[in-house]
Amino acid sequence: MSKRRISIQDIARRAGVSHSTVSRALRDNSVISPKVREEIKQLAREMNYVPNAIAQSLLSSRTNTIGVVVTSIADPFFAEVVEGIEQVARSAGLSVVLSASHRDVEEEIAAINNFNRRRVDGILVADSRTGKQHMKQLAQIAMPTVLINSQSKEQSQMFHSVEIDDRLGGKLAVEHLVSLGHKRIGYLGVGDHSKSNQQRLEGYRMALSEANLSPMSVVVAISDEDNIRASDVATGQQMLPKLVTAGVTGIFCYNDMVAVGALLACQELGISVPQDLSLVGFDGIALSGYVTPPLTTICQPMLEIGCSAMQMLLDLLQEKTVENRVLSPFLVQRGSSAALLPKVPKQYLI
Amino acid sequence: MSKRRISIQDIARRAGVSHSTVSRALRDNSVISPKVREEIKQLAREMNYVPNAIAQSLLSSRTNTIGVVVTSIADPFFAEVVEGIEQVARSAGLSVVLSASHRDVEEEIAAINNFNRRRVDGILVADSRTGKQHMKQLAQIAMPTVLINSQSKEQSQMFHSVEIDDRLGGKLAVEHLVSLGHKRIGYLGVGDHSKSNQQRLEGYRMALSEANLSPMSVVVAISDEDNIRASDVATGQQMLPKLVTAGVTGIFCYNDMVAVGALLACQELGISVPQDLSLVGFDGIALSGYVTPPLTTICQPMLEIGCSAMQMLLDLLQEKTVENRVLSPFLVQRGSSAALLPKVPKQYLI
DNA sequence: CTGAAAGCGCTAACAC
DNA sequence: GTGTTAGCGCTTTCAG
Repeated sequence: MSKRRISIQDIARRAGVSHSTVSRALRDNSVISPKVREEIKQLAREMNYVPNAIAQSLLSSRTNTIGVVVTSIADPFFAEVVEGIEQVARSAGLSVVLSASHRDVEEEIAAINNFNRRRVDGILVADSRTGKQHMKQLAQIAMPTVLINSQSKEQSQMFHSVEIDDRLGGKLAVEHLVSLGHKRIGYLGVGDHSKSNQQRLEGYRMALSEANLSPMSVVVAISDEDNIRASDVATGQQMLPKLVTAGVTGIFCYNDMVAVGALLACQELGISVPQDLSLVGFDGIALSGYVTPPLTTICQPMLEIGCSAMQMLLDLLQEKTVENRVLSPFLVQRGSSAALLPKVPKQYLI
Repeated sequence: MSKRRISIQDIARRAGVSHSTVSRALRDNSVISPKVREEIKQLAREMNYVPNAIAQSLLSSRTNTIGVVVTSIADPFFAEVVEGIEQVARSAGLSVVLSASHRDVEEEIAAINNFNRRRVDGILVADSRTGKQHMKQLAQIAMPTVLINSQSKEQSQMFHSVEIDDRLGGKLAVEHLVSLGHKRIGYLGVGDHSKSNQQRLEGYRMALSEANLSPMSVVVAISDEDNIRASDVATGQQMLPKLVTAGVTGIFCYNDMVAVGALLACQELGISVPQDLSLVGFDGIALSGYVTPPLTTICQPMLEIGCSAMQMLLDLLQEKTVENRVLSPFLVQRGSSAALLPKVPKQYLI
C-alpha cells in the first residue's frame, strides 16, 4: 500500500514535460497537439493515475457533492426518497453524503454544520425539525438548500421545499370512508407536534364537516417527549381499542406503520377488517401491500419526492429560479376498507 | 449569498496577526498565549468562520469520509445495514458517501472508482458482484476495503470481509422444518448465481441428508439474465405452485420477500399456512413480522453486520490487524411454520 | 511566542 | 504549443 499516490507531477517527470502540459493533455485542451495528448494519456493510464478530486475541489470550490439528512435510513419511506435523490444526483455527476438525525434537532444541525465544513454544493433535509431559533443560523450558511416534507411551519417560506399535501391526503382518506357509507370515523395519530400529523388531522376534520358529520373521537398517542416518538406500530396497537370503544366503523391512521399496528390489534381482539372495521393508512410503503388484508392507503410518490427535490437543488446550483412544489398524494384502494354493512341486530344472526 | 467564504486569512487581517497564528489558536496549540487564543476564537465566531475541510484534507490526505456501495438503498435489508454503518462511522467522526449499484457490476466499479478519485479513507461494498477480471483492478487501488456478504467466492480471500453464514442459515431453516415432522421439503430460490443463493441451497441439502431425507424437488426460479433479477415477491408468487404440485409440506425460501410472494400465492390458491404448508423465510426484515401469518425466518443481524463492517474498516484505518468475520444467523419461529398434521384421508373429513 | 515560507495536487493566467 | 508562476485554504516546519 503506497501512501503517496501518483500525481500529475510524476507523470510530467516521466514524460519530460511540465505538469501543466500534463494537466492540459488530460483535460483535452485543444492547444496540446493530439499526438502528445494521446501519449500523455497513455502514460497516465499505465501509471494508474487517478486525479485527486480534493485538489480539484479546492481550486474550483465545487465538491460535486450534496448532503442529505433524513431521520432514519432504515425507515422505508426515507429509504425510497433517498433512492430517488441518489439516482438523479448520480446522473448529474454528484455524490451523496448521507446523515441520519433520528428526529433530533441537535443532530440535524450537527449534520448540516458538518456539510458546511465539507463545502458540499447543496443540502437536502427531509422531515426537518429545526425551529425558529436555529433557522437564522442555517439561513446564513447561504448554501443551496431544499427541504423535504418540512415539519415546522415557518421554514417553508424561508427555504425552498418540496412537500406533500398532507391536508389533501387526510381529506382523501376520510372522503373514501364516507363514500363507503361510514359515519363514525376516527383518526389515529401520533403524539409529536409534527406538521404532517396536524395537517392530516385537519384534512380529516375538513372532510367530516363537508360531509356534515361530527368528528368522532380523535385519538392521538401521547409520547413522553415531543421529539421521541414510540414505534409507530406500537402506537397503532395501543391506541386502537380506544377508538373501537368509541364505536367507530372506520379509522384513518397517521401512516402505514400505525395502520399495521392497528391491524395487529384487531387480529388480537377478533375484530375483522374490513367487515367490522375499515382501516386507511398513509404513505404507500411496500409493506402496505403485503399485510392481510392489504391496506387501503394514501400514497405519497416517494421516489418522485426525492427526484423532484434533487432536481430542484440542481436548478438552484445553476442559478435558475425555482418554485416550491407541493405534490398531491393519491388514494390506493385495497382490502382494508369496505362498504359499511347495515347493522343486523344480533338475534337475527346465526 | 457571498460566494467567497471567510478564511483564516481574513481573520488574521482583522486580528492583526499572521494566518499561522490564527491556525494555531483555532487548533488549541499550547504555544499560543491563552489570552490571544480566546480572542481569536471569539473573532472567528463573530465572523462566522467555518474551516474548510477540503483544504485540510488536501494537506492531511485524509478526508474523514468512507464510501459505501449497496445494490439498492430502498432494499430494507441494506437500509438496515447502512443504518448501522452510519452510526459507527459518525461516532468516529467519519461521513458516509452512499452509492447504489443496482446489482450491476459496471455501476459497482464506477462507484468505487469515484470513491477513489474522491480519496475516501475506506470503502465498504455490500453484495459485491465483481468477478475475477476486475478484482485485480480493485485490489491495486490499495484502499482499505471491507466486503459485506460478498457474492463472488474468490473475493473473500483477497479482501477483508464480514459475511453471514448462509449455509448454516439454510441448515437451520430445514432442520426446523424437519423437527416439526416435515419430510417433503422444498427450496424456493432465485435465479442468479449469487453465492448466497447457492450456499443457502447447500445448507438445505446438508440438512436433508443429515436427516436421511432425499432432497425433494428443488425448484430454483430462473430469471432471464444473471444480473437482472425479477422482483423477489414475483418470484415467490410464480414458483410456489411448482413446489406445491411436487407435494411438499414445507418450503424454505431464499429470503423474506420471496416468502411473502409464496404466501400471497397460497392465499390465492386457498392453501392455508401453516396448516397445509409451512413457510420459512430468510433475513428477518421488519415486514416478516407483520404479514399474516407472521413469517418464521432465519434472521441476519443486519445492524450488527453494518456496525461490524464499519468497525473493521476503522481498525484497518488504524493499521490494526483485523480478522474476517462470519456471523451466524438464527431462527425466529413465528406463525408460518407448524407441526405436520397427520394426513387424514379425505373421506373422514366433514 | 509569533511570522515567513513551503507545500498538499491541481488549474489557469501569463509569458515565451 | 509549452513552461513558469500564482494561488485555492490550510498546517507545519523553521527562524527569529
